[in-house]
Amino acid sequence: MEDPGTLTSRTRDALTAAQLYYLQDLTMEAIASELHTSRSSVSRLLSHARETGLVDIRVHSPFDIPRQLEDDIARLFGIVAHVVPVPDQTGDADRLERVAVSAARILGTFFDSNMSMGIAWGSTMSAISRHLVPKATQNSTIVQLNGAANPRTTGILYASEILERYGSAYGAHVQQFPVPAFFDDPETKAALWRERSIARLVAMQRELDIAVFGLGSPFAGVPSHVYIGGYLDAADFASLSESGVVGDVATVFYREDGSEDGVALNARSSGPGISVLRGIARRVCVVAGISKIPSLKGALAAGVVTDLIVDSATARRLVDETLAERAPAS
Amino acid sequence: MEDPGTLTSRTRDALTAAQLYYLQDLTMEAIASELHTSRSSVSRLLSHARETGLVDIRVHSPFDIPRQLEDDIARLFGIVAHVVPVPDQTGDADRLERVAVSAARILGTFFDSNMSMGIAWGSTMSAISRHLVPKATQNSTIVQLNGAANPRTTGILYASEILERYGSAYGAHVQQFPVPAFFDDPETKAALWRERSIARLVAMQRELDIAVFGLGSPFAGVPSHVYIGGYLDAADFASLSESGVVGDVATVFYREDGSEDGVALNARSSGPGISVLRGIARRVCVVAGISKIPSLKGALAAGVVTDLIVDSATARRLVDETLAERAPAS
DNA sequence: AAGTCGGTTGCACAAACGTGCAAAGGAATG
DNA sequence: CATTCCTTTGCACGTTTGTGCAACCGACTT
Repeated sequence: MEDPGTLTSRTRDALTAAQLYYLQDLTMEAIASELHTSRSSVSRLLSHARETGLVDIRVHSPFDIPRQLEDDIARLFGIVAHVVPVPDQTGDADRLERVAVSAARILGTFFDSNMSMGIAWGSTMSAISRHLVPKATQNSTIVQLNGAANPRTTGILYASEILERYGSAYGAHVQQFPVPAFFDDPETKAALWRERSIARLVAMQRELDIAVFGLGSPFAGVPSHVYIGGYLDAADFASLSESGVVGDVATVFYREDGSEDGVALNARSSGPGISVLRGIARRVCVVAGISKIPSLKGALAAGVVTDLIVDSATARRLVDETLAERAPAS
Repeated sequence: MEDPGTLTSRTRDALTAAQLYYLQDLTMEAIASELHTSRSSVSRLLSHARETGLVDIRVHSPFDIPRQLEDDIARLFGIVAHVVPVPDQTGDADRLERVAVSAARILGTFFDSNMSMGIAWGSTMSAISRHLVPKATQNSTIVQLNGAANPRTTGILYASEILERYGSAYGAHVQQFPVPAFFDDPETKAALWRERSIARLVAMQRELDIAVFGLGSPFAGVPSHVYIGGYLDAADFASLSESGVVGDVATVFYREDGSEDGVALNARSSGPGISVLRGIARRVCVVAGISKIPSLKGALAAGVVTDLIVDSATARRLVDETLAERAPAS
C-alpha cells in the first residue's frame, strides 16, 4: 500500500514543512522554496502531516477558567467529562460527526504502547473510527467487546471494518470476537464461552486498560444500530420494554437506575457484563444528541463510565435534568 | 493592565474558537456565526489563543524517522539536540530569530510549577524572551545568572527587561542579580558575595532546575553583546586573547578544550562558575550561526550543555568538523 | 456636555490557502 | 516498446484568512 522508501522521504519533508509552518509561522510559499517544490505540494504535505499525527494540536484551558459544564458533570457524577461545543440547532448527524472528531483526538491521548483497548461497535464507534489520528504504538491490542453477527447478516464486515480502522490507526493487533451479537439459546452461549478460543478472548476483555463505547437507546427518537439492524425481533423488543430497559452498552441492557437484574436478553448477549466493564480502569463513553439522555443517565447510574465525551447541548440537558431531579422543590 | 472580567469572557471565547477551529476544522466564518461575532474577530481571537498558549501545537517525528543531525550530536557529545531547520543562505539576524522562536516553545515544555530557572542575558536570551509562549505555573522562580551593570550603563534596564519577560510569561517570581557584570577588583566580588542578600541569590543559583543561556564568542565575525557593550576594555581583550579564550557562558570564559584555569577575568566575573553550572540538572544552550562554532565546541568540551538548540547549518558544521577532527585521516 | 483616550468591531482589500483537473512521471504488464 | 494503471505535480480558480483603517464604545476627565 505504501512504498517505504517514498514514505520516508515524503514524511521527512512533511516533518520539516510542519516545523516551518506550525513552529516558525512561515508561509507555505516560503516553505515551498526551501523544499524546492510548489506551494500546493506544501499544502498537501501539511495535510499529510496532520492526518498522520505528525502534528499534534491541543487546546487546553488555563486553570482559572474551568469549563462550567465539565465541572458540573464531574461534581454530579464523579467522572471526567469532555464537552464538545456544538451549536444547539445542529442536526443529529452533524452533532455525532463533530463529537466523533473530538473523541478520536482524545482517544489518541489515552492509548499508548503496551495497552489494550476494548471497543464496541455501532454508529458512534464507526464515526469515531473514521477520524482517528494515527499514533505509532508497540505491543498494543484492540479487542472487540461484543459479537456482531445476526440472523440476517454476519455483521462481521461492518464490525471488523471498525475494528480494523482502530487497529491500523495505532499499529495495534486486533482481536475479533466472532460470535453472534445475541444467541437464540443462552446455553449455546455458555457452551461457546467454554471453548478455549473464545474463553481466551473473554479473558482478555477482563484485562483491558481502556474500553470505548457509544450508547444504544431503544425507545428514543433515533434508534441505534442494534435496534434497526435486525438483531432483535418483536418479542425481544416487548421483553425489553417490559423490563423497563432504557439503553445498552455493547449490547448489555440496563434500566434507568442502572440495574440489569432480570433483563432476560442479557443472558443471551455476547457483550461483557456490566460488572466486567466496571473492572476496566478507564471506560470511555461517547454520546451525541439529547435523544440519548435517558440511556446516558442509566449508564451513569450503572457506573460503567469513567470518561464521558459528549456534545454541549446534551451535557447541558443532562446537568439541568439531574439538578432538577435531585432538588425537586426549591 | 487587564480587566479580569473582560479577560475571562474573551479568553473563554478564544477557547471555544480554538476548539472549533483546531479540533473540529470549522472555518472562521462558521465559528463567527456560532459566537455571534464577525469573522475577523474570530481571526483575532485565534491569534490571541495562540499567543497566550491556549493552543499548543507540537510536531514530533515518528520513531522510524530519527532526525539525522540530532542523532549525530547525541552520539558525539552525549547531549539532547534540537535542530531548527533554517535555509542555509539565511542571514544571521533571521537565523537567530528563527532559532529563538523554536527555543521559546521548547522552553515552555521544560519549565513547570515548583521549578526555578536561571537565565543569562545577551542577544540570544533577548530574542527568545520576545517569543515565549505564556504558561501558567505556580511557585516558580526565574533567577538572573549574572550581573549586567557595566562602567558605562547600569545595563539593568536591558537585563531586567529580559528577566521580566520570562517572569511574566510563566507567572513566576523573578530574582534580579544587582551586581556589575565584571568587578574591577576580585576582592570586591568576594566581599559582596559574603553579603547575605547576595549570598542568598548565589545559593539559589546552585539549586536551579534549569539554566538557559546563549554563547558569547569574542573573536568571531559577529561579536556578542558582552564584547561591544562596554563591559570590557582593551586590556581585558588582550588578556582573553592571551589565555586562548574562545567564548563565554554567562560571562564565564573558557578555552576551546573547555578549560578555564588561569583565565584571569573569571575571578572578576559575576557569572556562576562552570562547576556551578554543571551542578544544574538541565542546561539549555541556544546557538544560532556558524560564527559561534568555536565557542560552541568549547562549551561542549566544558560539559556545560545538556540540551542544545541550534540551527541546522550550524549543527551540520559542528558535526562535520568534529568528525573530521576525531578521524584525522581516513 | 464635550472631550479624550485605550480598546474593540466590522469592513474591505490583499495575501495566503485548498482543491479539481489535466499533464507528467513511473512501475508493472502484455 | 506500447499499454495500462496508479501516483505525484503544478496550475488556476474560488475560498479562506490576516490586517490597516475608520468607526464605535465605554470610562473617565475637564
